[in-house]
Amino acid sequence: MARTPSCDKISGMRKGTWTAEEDRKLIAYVTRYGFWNWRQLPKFAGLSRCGKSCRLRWLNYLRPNIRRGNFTKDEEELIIRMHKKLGNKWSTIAAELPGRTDNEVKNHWHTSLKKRAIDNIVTNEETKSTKSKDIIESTQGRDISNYQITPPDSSQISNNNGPLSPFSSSSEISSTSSDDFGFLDSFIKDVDISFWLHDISNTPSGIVQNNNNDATTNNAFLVSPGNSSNESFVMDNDFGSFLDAYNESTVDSFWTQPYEADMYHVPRQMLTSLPMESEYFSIVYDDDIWS
DNA sequence: AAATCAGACAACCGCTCCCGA
DNA sequence: TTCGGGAGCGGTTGTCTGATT
Repeated sequence: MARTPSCDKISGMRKGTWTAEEDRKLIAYVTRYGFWNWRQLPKFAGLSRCGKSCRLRWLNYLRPNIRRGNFTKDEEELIIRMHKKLGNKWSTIAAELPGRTDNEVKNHWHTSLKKRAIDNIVTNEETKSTKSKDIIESTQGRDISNYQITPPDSSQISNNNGPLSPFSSSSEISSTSSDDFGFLDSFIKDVDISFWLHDISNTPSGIVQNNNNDATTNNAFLVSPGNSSNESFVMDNDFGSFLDAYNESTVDSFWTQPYEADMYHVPRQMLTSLPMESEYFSIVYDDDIWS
């Protein structure tokens, strides 16, 4: 089977550390359209990266709900226990640790947990050697197969994590065919760097009659207060807790988690439960920003 | 202060799996 | 049933940073 060319074989593809500008473009695109096709995404997002690189950057670093910082003792113990049972099934192990990525778990294992686990095994072996006779005697004639641990099934894993984006799958977008994204082609053609740094602080807010049922326009941006930056995406942790407190029952777990940007792209129907204007935020519909 | 080393983490690469035509 | 292509996974490498000499 012919292989698709890897990133380094595609001319003009950037490699290495992501810049803040690249991150901003990826966030802007995925937040707006979801990840309908990683391979096509870089072209439409204005990125000189291969799709795999974009996917990895989003899943491991940019997507909402990522937990950063040190692993807790409980997390480390869980990793060690699960690794003992499952081996190098990093994605399965990571699924049991909300907010942690497989890459992060894998790295943490190799840098610090592996040695500890080996040390534990050595310690246990020493302990076992003194008790081996008792253990052998106590398990003789018993069926110990029931002690096998069954890995969690995929439904359990997805329920724990919640959706990754406003579009939980490409099927939620009006079409999965790249041919139907002609409107994007024409948009991307005209876009320049100023778009990604567009100042939305003075964008008129309010309700624009939505006569278009196309999923790509049936959304709106929530803009939190205090947007002192000239950039569209700056850090602000307050939004998640605000939504959480405001109307938890109508907002799924994705939106109740702090998402580190102060401009949020949300399903339009979600706004029906929120005030259209308040001291807390303003609403800017796609029609305002993208017209 | 400079050089070296080690640990941590980000990113790449190649393979396999899975789905749709 | 076969084949092509995209997504996902795990191993590996590269890079950065702080500690040590």
